Amino acid sequence: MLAVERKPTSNNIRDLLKRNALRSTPQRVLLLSLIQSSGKHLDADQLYELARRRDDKIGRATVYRNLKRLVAAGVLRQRFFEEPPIRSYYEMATPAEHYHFTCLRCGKIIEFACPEIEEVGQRLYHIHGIVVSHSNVTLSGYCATCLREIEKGVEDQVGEKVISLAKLSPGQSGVIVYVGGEGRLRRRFMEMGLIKGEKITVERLAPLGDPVEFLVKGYHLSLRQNEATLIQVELSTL
Amino acid sequence: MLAVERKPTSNNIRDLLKRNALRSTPQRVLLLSLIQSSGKHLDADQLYELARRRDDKIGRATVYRNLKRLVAAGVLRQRFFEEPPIRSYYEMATPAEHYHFTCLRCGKIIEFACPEIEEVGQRLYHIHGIVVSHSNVTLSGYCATCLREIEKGVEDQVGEKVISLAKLSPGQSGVIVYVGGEGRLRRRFMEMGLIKGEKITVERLAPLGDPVEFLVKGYHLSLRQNEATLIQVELSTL
DNA sequence: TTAAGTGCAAAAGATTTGCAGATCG
DNA sequence: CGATCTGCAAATCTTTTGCACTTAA
Repeated sequence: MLAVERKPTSNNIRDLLKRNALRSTPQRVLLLSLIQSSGKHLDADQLYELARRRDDKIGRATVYRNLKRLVAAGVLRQRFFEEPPIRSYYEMATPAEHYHFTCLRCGKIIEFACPEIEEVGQRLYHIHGIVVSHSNVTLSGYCATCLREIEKGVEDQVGEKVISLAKLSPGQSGVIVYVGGEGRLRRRFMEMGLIKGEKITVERLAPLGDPVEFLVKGYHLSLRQNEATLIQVELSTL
Repeated sequence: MLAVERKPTSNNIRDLLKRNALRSTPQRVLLLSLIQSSGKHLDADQLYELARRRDDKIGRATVYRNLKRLVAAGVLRQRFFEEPPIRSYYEMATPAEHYHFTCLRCGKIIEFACPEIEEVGQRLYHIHGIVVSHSNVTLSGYCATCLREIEKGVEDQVGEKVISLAKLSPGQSGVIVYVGGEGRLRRRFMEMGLIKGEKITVERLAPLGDPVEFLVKGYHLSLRQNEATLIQVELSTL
């Protein structure tokens, strides 16, 4: 039988600290193990509370100081999500750069890669002589689950069959019963005349269902499928 | 002679408020005119201080409350830059989406468009069923001016002719005297062996000077030109 | 042994809230 | 006039700092 590593995580963390020329104290090991094992994005206060359960002597200042130092050393990464409460959250610094989507309704966080951002850096360099060394991309909107629930919720309120504009087939008509989205996107919907009570007819879908072309108030308009998902329509039966 | 508008800005702002179903109070008009005319990104406290110069009775709470309400109404946009001090800054909500680059050295902010982000939204929709309604892209690094000054600064310290790796010609060699960049990028430089004192030879440049291919410790490596800008080299005279 | 890290308490910031009085529409 | 907004002060909440004590290397 092979030697079993008793505290693999703890040892790995001690190594990680040493590699980064940081003293390995029980408090640091504890913090890192909490972050590493949680898999979630935790803020300083949540980490303090979690840490206290394992070490009731640990001080807030220690948590804050260490988070700061670990970020400075590149062991941790500090992230900012703009949805209230606006705080910073911490995650292990992984070699592969990734960014975050947060659901405005349930708060779920989904990580994704965004290689396109490299091109933006290149463009900025060529245009402005700027060198980009840090990038942050944070998107927000609605996750698939919440979209379904929004649809359901609108349906319950209206008392009729409600479906998202993205799911209508060409030729189908309906009345807009709910316009989702936030800020800019919502404004754009308004400017396009996508307002509650308006009649809407889908004209055609591009190959992948993207974009969706439709008719509102006599205007031929089109939306990307993901945008169309935010418009809830009550189907008209001919 | 045409009637001269005496307070065009003020009237426009009152209109803007009315259009958004917000009462137009002197405090709101003042805040918006400060933001509109400054052209900079100001945080709540800076706005409070500026506002006090024109209305010494205005209260902090009024500033905070109004910023919040104006953001909620879509009149203002709240931005977050991750370089300390970490605060939120306010700007007028413009119809065209744009993002920000901040210089880590001088704090300058450069705005840019990033149409690529639309594609990311599409991808997330197709992969995860997510609908993106807000996006935030914040980049940071060094502006052209600061890059020149860094180069100059290193030169003064080293006392020799210093040039950025991006500016070397094929065949030229030198010794690395300074490695810039932050966090991830800096680590990547280290992993590549781009360390102070190391000898480096440029092998060739791609058509646009991008990427730069070079030789360090016998390894053939390449960097994008913007990345290469962060490495300062002291030229070896043959 | 000693530089660095820790806990505690106090300080410093940033933002919010309760409330009486003022103001917009 | 009534709902909304304002100014003020106090309250909250997050983060930092000073200092005496402890600990990792």
